[in-house]
Amino acid sequence: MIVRQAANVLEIMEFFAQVKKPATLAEIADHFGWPRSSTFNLLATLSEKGYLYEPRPRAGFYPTPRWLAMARMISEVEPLPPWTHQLISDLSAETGETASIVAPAGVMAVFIDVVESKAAIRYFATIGHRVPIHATASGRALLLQYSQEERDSVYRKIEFKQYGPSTPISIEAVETELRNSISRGYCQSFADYSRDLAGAAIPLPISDRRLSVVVAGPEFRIGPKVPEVAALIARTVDRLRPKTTAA
Amino acid sequence: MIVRQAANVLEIMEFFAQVKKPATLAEIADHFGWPRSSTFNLLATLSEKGYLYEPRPRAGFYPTPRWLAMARMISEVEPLPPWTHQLISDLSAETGETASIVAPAGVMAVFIDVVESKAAIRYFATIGHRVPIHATASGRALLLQYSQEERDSVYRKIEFKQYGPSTPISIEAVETELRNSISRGYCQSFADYSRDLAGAAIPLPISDRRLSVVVAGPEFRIGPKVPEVAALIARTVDRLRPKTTAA
DNA sequence: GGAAAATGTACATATATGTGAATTTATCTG
DNA sequence: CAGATAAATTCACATATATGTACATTTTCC
Repeated sequence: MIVRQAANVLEIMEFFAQVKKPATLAEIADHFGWPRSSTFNLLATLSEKGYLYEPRPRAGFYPTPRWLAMARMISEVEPLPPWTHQLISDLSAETGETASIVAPAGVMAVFIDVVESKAAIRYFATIGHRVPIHATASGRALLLQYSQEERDSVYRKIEFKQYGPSTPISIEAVETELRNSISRGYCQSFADYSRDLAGAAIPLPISDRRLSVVVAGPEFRIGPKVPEVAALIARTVDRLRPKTTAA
Repeated sequence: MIVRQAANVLEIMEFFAQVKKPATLAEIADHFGWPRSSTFNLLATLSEKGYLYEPRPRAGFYPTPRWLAMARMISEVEPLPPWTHQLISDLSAETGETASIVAPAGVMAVFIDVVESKAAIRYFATIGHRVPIHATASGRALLLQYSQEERDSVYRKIEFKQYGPSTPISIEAVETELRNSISRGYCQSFADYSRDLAGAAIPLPISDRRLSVVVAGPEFRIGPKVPEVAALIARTVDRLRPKTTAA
């Protein structure tokens, strides 16, 4: 069950991240199609907690820097080492596609860092974006780092759906694809989950964290180049990853 | 009316900002005294929206960097000029007390930047902290920047409460205190709102924003020095504020 | 290796909560 | 400066929603 008012808080935050200016109660209510009274309650709650204020009289609400202060405190723990951002930055620059660092979240894989392609037609992903762990190159690069028991535990929770023609729709299909990935030396996906999207990924274990790097873009553009993109990813990781032990 | 589940989202965020490590459903539920089932729904909602993930299998949830990404987008708009942080940083260093930048939010004043005193006994304030605009030095330094009509509009919404012995409990009392502040050259408060707390504040208009700076601490320590602290604030603002026009 | 304890998940139901309509307050407009 | 229009608040009630209970799964400990 989705908790509506919890989701609404996030919606409001994203709304402000997008419009980047104060908004009045009426504007917010209209934007989301929420009743004024409900919007009033929600804004009052956020204000009371110190997350919204009114920068100028009658010019509406805007988030306080408390969001930032909290987010900083949360993110200063186990930050990704700086070279991982360099990694996807370089990969995106060299391939012209979107590159990301991905982490597990149950049956899903979450994008925890993203450098977007600058192309007009591109894979549009943001930090926090989630995709099925079994039906994507990035996700399978995570699964490769699991033990058989851990994978089985994940499989039990997966709802296998035919997202595209090549989506693996059974445990055996996923396991086969994982075996192929190992012999191939990298993970790939051709519209397994998102239409027209292809990508290459490799596992990226960092200390005891199980991450992966992925480069993805429109099938017609990246498709034929997937093997070389995969090789490029591997080379770039080799170049940037600190050599001293497993850092 | 307070929207409980909206507040809970903020509570969870603050919980993670504090403990700074992943937490399982059970831990979170126990910490807040929430039912497991409700906690489950809330965590599922936050995960689905891309704000929580599971860094390690079975090690619980932690916020994704999406919080930070959003907070950054929100805060890159009209950031405070860097010299204001320098200002409160210097003030806190020189006085040994907590210094803050404050902005209006209806009948309240919100702390939008804070440098805390390092003393064991100190004014504990965080970004987002709110105090009544009429019963605090920082708040009155904001009110001084309002027109009479704007102030009247605020007064109508204030619930006058006797927070302490010297709290102004009528419009006239507030207006009198404002007049005194003008002739005195700064705003002050001696436990008007918080017990044992005293402070000095002055208005800090920046472009068209109405802000104030305040230095506050325990009455026994800062009380006798309020006039000199106020003078120090004024001098420091003069020193740091860019001279070119009204920046 | 097997039983017990802890944790995570699903669902029906009573109740806390969101909302429509009414009221008050602010802002335009001629 | 009225009178009109729009926005912000309040409040009582019906309903969407949080939770108690039951079940499944995983982990711990002997």
